[in-house]
Amino acid sequence: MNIENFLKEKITSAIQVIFDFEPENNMLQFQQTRKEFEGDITFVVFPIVRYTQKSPEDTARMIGEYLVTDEGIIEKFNVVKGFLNLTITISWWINNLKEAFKNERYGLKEATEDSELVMIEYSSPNTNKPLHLGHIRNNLLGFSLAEILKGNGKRVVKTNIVNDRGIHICKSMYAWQQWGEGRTPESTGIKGDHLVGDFYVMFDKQYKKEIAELVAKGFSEQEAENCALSILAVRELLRKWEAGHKGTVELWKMMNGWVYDGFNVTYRNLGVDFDKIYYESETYLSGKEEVLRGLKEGIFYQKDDSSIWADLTSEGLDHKLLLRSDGTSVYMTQDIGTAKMRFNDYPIDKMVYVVGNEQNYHFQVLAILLDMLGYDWGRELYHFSYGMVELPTGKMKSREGTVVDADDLIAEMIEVARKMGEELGKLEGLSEEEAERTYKIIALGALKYFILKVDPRKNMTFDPKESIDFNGNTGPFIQYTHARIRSVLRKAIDANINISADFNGIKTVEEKERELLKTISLFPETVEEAAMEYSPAVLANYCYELTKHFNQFYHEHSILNEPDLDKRNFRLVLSDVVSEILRNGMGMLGIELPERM
RNA sequence: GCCCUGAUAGCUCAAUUGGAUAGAGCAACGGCCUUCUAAGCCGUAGGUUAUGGGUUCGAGUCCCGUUCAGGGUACCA
Repeated sequence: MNIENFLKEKITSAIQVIFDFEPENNMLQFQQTRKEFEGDITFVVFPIVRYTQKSPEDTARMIGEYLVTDEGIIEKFNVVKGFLNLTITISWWINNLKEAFKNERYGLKEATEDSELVMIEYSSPNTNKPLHLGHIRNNLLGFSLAEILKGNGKRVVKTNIVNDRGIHICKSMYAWQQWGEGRTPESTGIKGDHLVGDFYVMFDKQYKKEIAELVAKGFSEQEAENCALSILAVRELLRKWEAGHKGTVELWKMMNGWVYDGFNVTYRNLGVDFDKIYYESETYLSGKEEVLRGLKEGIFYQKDDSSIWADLTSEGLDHKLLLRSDGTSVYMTQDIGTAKMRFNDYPIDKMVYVVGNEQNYHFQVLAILLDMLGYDWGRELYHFSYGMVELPTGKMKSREGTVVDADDLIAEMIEVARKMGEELGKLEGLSEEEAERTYKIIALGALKYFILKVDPRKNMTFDPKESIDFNGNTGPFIQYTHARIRSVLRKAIDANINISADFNGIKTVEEKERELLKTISLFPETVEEAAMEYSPAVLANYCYELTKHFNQFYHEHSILNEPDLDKRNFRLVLSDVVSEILRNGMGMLGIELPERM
């Protein structure tokens, strides 16, 4: 039960009886009562005063008096200016706690066969270099979003579109042919994606060198970029690939295979996965077909150089290239093809693209183009646009070697977690294997929480040295609190204490307990809000609030040593519900909670 | 040039979408381990919400101007 909705009904009828008019839903505004005032929830009367013909104070007081006499929900009230502070009866809070206790999936909704089907595309890597910090944000957001939507009763298909073809992978292939000497991940012990990335860097160096030489000989920069020997060789490779040349295709397959093996390790470490993977090498032709169909039907037009374009001026945008003059496809072409294939493969109700905000324009155009091509779902595409991850020194630039590699970062985090854990002397009773597993959970918890707690739409700063902390508003803080709760519950079971929701004698609770009861009651709407806003951050910040409140409660009140059995039971149930919510909430963020730490 | 974002404590982030005296953590300083886990708790200090105007009972939030930063802008993805 949601207290807000419940009160909305009550207040609507109160207003009808007292002031003889029916308020619209958006006039009924609630907020948490601020700490300095007495009460649990506050009704803001300003929006309705113009209809009540009374002062804000009188309006609030009259509604308050009505609510108190009505039923046993509101215990008392007070009025400050236009704010009606309501104190909910303790029995309502206790009932809510009992409901949460008996329902393991409190606050979550179950999907049924006819629930909305949402496809979420995320990750979407290129196969020429390893994943970096920017990809980590993408992967964590995409995965978490999928889990949040599941928690809201949607059916979800997680998908990944791998950009496995094009000029970028040919650069690595060329470098490998030139200087690879047959090296493989096995022969070198280097993770496949990193090995291929190394060749990409090698190419780039060579290319730059050639350009510099040409410029020194008097060529313009642009000319140099286009006629350097290495780039010509790479273009030749791409042509051979598109023509299906056997050796080229085999090399391409082999090197991409290395990359996928590497990516899979990173994905596994991050704890993300996919239900369906698409490859651009398999979708780009379908995109070409669509563009050609559009041309035939007069939706698009062709220039003299035979390139194909869409005229978007009626939408207030420019003209958009869809096929190059040499007939090869561009990014947009591929996305059209991929979208079409997906809607053929699944009965998708909603398509979500988790892609950085630098591509806002791209997705605006994609939606319009699909609409022009006659797909009624085109306009419904949702671009979940997130901000970039910046370093204290500025943007990550691969050319300047300032990219933070995903694998390195994860390894480093685990190292720090282990060092800290050993210093604190935790986990001493555990086997080495278990301890190692726990350190990994903590390290990833820190990383994931750090990234997910910030508003996805905003750019964020990541300081690899200082930003990742294990104290304060962090993943480990929440994990730690959970571990403590579990420890108490274990001890209760060891002492043969049966945890049951049978504590009817409780008439009053301490302030911190009341605080916790309130926060617990907010979980269902937080889950809903996180899904509506597409924001894991909402959930993360809630988990922190709850954890903080629990710690304060835990510090002031003993649980197992409480002599009053009714009270002890109540506190055990309270603790159990908090740990359950944390597990469900953090679970939707992809963050594991260890039993001990 | 044009278009889109953003700017909140020294740093990293919040602020229930227009509500009460703008909140947390980090860093700094001062307390609390003989008591269910101190990765914790309590306290002190830190703010003209970039800036100037406007809208109204009420603005960090909405509108206009300015400054700064980031992104996009037709054959990169």
